[in-house]
Amino acid sequence: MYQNYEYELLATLPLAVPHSRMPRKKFEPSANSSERPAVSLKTLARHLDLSTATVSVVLNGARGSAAIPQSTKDRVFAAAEQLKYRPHFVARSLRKQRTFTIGVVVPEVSEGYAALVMSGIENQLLQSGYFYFVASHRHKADLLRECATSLLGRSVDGLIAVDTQWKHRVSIPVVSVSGHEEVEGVTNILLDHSAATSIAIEHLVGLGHRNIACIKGQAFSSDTEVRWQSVKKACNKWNVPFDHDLTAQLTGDSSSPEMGYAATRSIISKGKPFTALFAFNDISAIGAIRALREAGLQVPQDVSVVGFDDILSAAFQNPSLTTVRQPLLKMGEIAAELVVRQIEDASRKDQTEAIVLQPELVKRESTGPARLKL
Amino acid sequence: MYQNYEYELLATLPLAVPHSRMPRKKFEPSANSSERPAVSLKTLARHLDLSTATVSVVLNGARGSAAIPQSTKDRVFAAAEQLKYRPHFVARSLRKQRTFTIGVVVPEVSEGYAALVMSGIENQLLQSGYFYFVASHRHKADLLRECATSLLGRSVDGLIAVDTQWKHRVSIPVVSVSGHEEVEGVTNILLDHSAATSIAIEHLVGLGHRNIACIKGQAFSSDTEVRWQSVKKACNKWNVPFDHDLTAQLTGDSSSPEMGYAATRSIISKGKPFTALFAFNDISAIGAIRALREAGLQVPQDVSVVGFDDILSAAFQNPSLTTVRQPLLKMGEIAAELVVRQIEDASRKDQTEAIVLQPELVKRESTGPARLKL
DNA sequence: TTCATTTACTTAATCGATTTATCTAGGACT
DNA sequence: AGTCCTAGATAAATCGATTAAGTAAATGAA
Repeated sequence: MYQNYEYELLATLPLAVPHSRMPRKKFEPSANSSERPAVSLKTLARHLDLSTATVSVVLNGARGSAAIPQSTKDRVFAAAEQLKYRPHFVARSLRKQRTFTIGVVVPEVSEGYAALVMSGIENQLLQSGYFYFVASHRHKADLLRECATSLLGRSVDGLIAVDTQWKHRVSIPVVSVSGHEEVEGVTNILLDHSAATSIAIEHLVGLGHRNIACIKGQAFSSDTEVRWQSVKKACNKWNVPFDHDLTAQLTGDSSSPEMGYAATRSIISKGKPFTALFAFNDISAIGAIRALREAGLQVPQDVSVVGFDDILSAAFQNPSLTTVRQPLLKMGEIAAELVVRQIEDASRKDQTEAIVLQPELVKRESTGPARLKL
Repeated sequence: MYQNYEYELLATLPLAVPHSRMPRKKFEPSANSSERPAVSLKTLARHLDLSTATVSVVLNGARGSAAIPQSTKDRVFAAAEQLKYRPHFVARSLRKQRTFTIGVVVPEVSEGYAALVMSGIENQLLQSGYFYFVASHRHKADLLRECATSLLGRSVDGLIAVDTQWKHRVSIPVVSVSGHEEVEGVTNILLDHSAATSIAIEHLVGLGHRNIACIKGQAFSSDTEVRWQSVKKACNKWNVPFDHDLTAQLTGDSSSPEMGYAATRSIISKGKPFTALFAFNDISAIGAIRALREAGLQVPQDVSVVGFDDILSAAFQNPSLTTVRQPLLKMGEIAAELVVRQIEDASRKDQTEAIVLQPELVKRESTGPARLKL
């Protein structure tokens, strides 16, 4: 298998002085054109006076390599190191019908949420010898379809969809991070939204808040609906009123705090008093804080704000953001691990399991005791 | 060439009812296993009673296709659409020795700076029919070497190094974003640091500031040295003293505001008065603001703070950050455009040009008129 | 009519591996 | 002596394209 080659190792080792064994090709002393011909299996085999078949079998430790004496194996390995043989990935991919490449579909790369998940994916994938292609669809259905077909056209071995409504049925493993569609053959990695909203509301209730405004996510976000239902349930559970006049939905298809700002202004304009605000995510919470400030409300003295996600910059806000942390890095890692496992163990392929992760409340400066002012 | 295939189009078109022409293979009516056999060129050719060579030539519009009558061409195109033929990317890559894939090397994906540049790279690359592999090295030299060899081992057609000291000489085009090493064959995309620091200092001086603290970047950042020299020059140009007691360097190898916080505290602890602070980047500026606050200094009333980069969250700070914007998205786009151009036009390959982009001062809330307090 | 040129293709090599089926030489066994 | 087995390889097919070189039939010019 792939791992046997120890790419890095081979490439990193100092070039040993060649054996005097069979110097049939004259040695070009450091060609001044930096183009070295990149030894192929054929070259290596010729150098060893063996067939490519033998060399391949030995290097891969394939079945059949048992029949080959250690002495020959040693010769092969030594020569591979000497000549710095590195198998041609594309050729191998063609033959094995495996590219060791995963397609990652995200709404937008330059966004805190996706960036963290991708970071987790990368950690895990590179470790398993895979690379990944990223394609972003900016919440457009047609772009998403394009992404999907291009990635499939590149023969990726698996797909990871991040915060994306994945509806296509494809013949390779698909793992979805925060996708809530139940599509056959798609493994979902989800947050326990019920727990997430519950700990947030519990925290606010514990601080004495009763009038809690809520911001609902954009329609395109895959978490929106589940979360909204959970918020209602959590309010119920903690026995606080769920007032529709204290809600607003994010609009527009960009994910800037602007949207949270607008939503919050619309809530404020209704004139109903509230002492806390639970935003759909950190980005909108940031916008919300700005809107509150402009309305002359201090955070957290007058209004406590709770975000969601715990993106990197949540901790850097002033005031720093109390938020429900999603283990985004971990979610990415798990997603990567699962696709790879499904790829390499064909029996798991049609397993549509769902992995549910637990959130964590991160208490920072944006929440404090209730103190009704309005 | 690649573009002729119109991947998306073919895949998106509704499957027309097949011609009655030569139904030599019995038609399998929607196999219940969702695995369709994925038509290959061979299948298509057989279906058309032509050789693969002819079909390939027609579809690629290669030279030699002139000799083929329009009627045949039409037949070929029609069949390709009908059978939804999509060329096998891996096979083609092997034959053409081109993967239409770029390797992107960044310090860290989940960081504002790299994320924006990557976003720009993606915009441009996908448009040109390329995909990209990302590999991050976390500022470790050995990881960087590993990245490089793995990417090369994947036969990428070109490389883009972002904020990375690229020292390797490789046989494919390399474009470096904010790399300041002059390596042969590497095209540099740079910011005009002289202009950047000058407008920042000018802005502060214009607001009446004379005692300006400065935070220097980490040693590993490729911009650190150039910027530091430019800062000194700018101070000279605008005739403000450059006081070593009002400087500190970021340490540690993470890029969190923590580092800016520590640096600022160290400056404050020296007890010298200052009314403005010019941070190495937005992240450290955010940490700086926190340190100032804790020391009882209001931003911008007591101390004005200028950041650098204009990452997405700079605008979302409270107070929002005045900063020197690097056109990061554009830098990514240019980088992508340049690699692709160098790949496709071999004559440009050894052109080591440097592209210098102009910064822009974004005035927000973190700067204001000087008012000495200490 | 005949040779040269087009036209409309096809054959076969190639890219760089993997893998199945096959081959050979030598020793053991009957 | 003949047969079988096995160790130690190898030849050849294959993955799915691209492309140089070749070929047969039709056409055109001399």
